[in-house]
Amino acid sequence: MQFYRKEVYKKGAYLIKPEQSIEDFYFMKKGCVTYYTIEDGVTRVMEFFTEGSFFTDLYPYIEEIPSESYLEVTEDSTVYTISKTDALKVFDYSHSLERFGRLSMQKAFINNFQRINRMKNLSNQERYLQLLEKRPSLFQRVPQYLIASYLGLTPVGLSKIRKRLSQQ
Amino acid sequence: MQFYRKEVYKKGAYLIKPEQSIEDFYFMKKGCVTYYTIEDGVTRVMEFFTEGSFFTDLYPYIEEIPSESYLEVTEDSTVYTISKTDALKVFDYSHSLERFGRLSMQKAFINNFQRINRMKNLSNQERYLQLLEKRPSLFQRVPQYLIASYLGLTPVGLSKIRKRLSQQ
DNA sequence: CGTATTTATTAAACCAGTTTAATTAGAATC
DNA sequence: GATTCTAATTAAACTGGTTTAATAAATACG
Repeated sequence: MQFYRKEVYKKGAYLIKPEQSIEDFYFMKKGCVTYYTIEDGVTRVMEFFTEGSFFTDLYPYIEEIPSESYLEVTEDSTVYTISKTDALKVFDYSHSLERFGRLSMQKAFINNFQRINRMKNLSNQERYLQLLEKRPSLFQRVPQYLIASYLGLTPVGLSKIRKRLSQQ
Repeated sequence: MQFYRKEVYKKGAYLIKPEQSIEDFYFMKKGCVTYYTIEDGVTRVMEFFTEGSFFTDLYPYIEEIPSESYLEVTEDSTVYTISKTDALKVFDYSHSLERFGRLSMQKAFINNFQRINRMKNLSNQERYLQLLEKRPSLFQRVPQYLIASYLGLTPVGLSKIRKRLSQQ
């Protein structure tokens, strides 16, 4: 029983756009997807999903309401996709996969929680350095202004931080 | 089979302190527990757990490493406690409770995720107002400097925001 | 009670970001 | 290779916070 499907996307494609309902859960095999919203013309990057990430636009997925976000392929990508109905079937069928689901969710929760604390406790400069250390490849994969947004900065602000660092 | 126990704590007690290993998961029936760390003498509030919260110091709980945080009872509280071994037994025994566990984790994840975005997209003033609206009772229950810390501000900063608002 | 202690506010100097706008650098396209 | 378009940097004025320190208000307690 093959309950997921393999899909290949070109850079520039969208897995999800605003107004859409969310039917699928994704696993990133290879590539990069940027998860963002646009409010009042301002792009706000929430996450970059790269190799090994499970993801979707979770809140609309669960609540069965339309998305307000984009999942844009920012680098040619291979993803494994499972529909919501198939995911539920799998969980009904298998206690151990339900457990896997629980543990995955737990892991995602912890990641997020630690990220909150990182954000709260570190300066912007420190958070930039930490990102540079933990996910250096991002800086080759996505433009700097998206990284600035992800860090909660303006492009100008990030540029200033980089300058300050290069002068030391 | 009663797998949880009811416990009553007085204000000032600790469920968890640094160095301890985390054996239990908690459900807050009534009261308030403040979850914080102290680094370099600086208290950083991560969360206030009030009625209806499931909580523990999750990362050390899962990784089985010592905690670095405090769970301090900031208001007389009644909690239901379940040990890690009992929780695992329950999940082994019951697929539907495992599902409940997964869904609870999912809910916690979404809450957190939305909080991240709130933090990123809103000004400090807006986040203060939002907290005031969503959890007004907190301001009666915990001192303002802890709320400042929770919002990522200094007590002075929060006081200025309050003044600014009162002058409009 | 009155005194001691903790919490909240205020003031002043400072700083790391913002906004706006101009400039430079880099990529894509003809 | 020149042109065009997008991304990144720089500059200048500004803003919302910080830090430190003093003061005022609230709370605890002998």
